[in-house]
Amino acid sequence: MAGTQVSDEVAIDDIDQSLINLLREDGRMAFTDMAKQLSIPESTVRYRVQRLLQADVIQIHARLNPKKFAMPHIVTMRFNVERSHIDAVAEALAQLSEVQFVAIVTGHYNIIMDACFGTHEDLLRLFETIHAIPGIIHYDSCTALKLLKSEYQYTVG
Amino acid sequence: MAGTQVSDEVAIDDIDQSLINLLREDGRMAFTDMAKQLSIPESTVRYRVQRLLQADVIQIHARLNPKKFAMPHIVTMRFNVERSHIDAVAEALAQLSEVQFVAIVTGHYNIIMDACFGTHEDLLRLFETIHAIPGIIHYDSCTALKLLKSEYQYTVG
DNA sequence: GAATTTTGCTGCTGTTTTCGCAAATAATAG
DNA sequence: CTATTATTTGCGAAAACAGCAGCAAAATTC
Repeated sequence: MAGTQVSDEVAIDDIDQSLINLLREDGRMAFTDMAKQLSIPESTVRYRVQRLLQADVIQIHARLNPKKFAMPHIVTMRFNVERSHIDAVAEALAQLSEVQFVAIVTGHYNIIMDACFGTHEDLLRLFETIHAIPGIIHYDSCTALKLLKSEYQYTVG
Repeated sequence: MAGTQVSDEVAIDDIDQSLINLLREDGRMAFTDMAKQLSIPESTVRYRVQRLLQADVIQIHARLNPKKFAMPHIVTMRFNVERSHIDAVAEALAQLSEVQFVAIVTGHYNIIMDACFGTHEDLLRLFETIHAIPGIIHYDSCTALKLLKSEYQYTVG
């Protein structure tokens, strides 16, 4: 799992970009709609979109609006890790299912992580799991009290 | 815009939950498919999904896989803000289009924020915008060197 | 540089899906 | 209990889709 960074990059041309932008607004837009808007045949749209999906350049799925729920608990943690363990720790964290975001970063802390879960028991379990990962020198965590925005929609172009 | 937290919550029953879970795996799944899987009529599925979308409980859209690109620059910032300005600053940050995530949190810092952009000029502009927001006492930022995971898929149930 | 394979694009056709409507049913309020 | 509103459901017309096949361009092989 996880690992190789900006490895398998893909060439995205203007058409792909337009398709992506349309699908970013409405993931269920009909192929024929997109075709009309871009003045290209529907079969081409279908071919391109399928290719983008297959190559895992995009995924199309429903996202829950966390504001419409008893908000799940969201926690951010920052880790200071022994240099030689950075990758291993980051990968270990990334494999935990409650973990939503992991990155290796500049600065005093080496790794940042966001996680979200339903109950405090889950959080406790998360801490226990983290304590079992070797190489972590120090970490701190803080809990979200109010979520203002949570999009995580990377743009292209 | 923004603001009222866990305000307008919505009641989600088992059917909604099943539909959401199906759409989380494949946002383009046909209504008839879901109907078959749940053994309910297609028109009901359609009614429910439309309602979920309209009530903004879910959104369906394409997400770019950042690993397949020249990764956009990702920056995390933490802000220490005058108590009376916390909400205002958070809302101001949330309105910036490059900003992906904003939350008010426990701990020494009051607000955390993630943003992502294509070029360093964009980052510079972001900093200028931030400097113009009143109430910020102190902040620090760090840049992602390697992105391990970025899901932000909140689960239900 | 010719032949062959791969890759990408497009039109076509039968099949499936969606859509729009309206009746039936259930839930809620007065 | 009745009026009102919300939800479910079936049905037929219209639209969208899947799959294939044909073609052209690009890449690869010989």
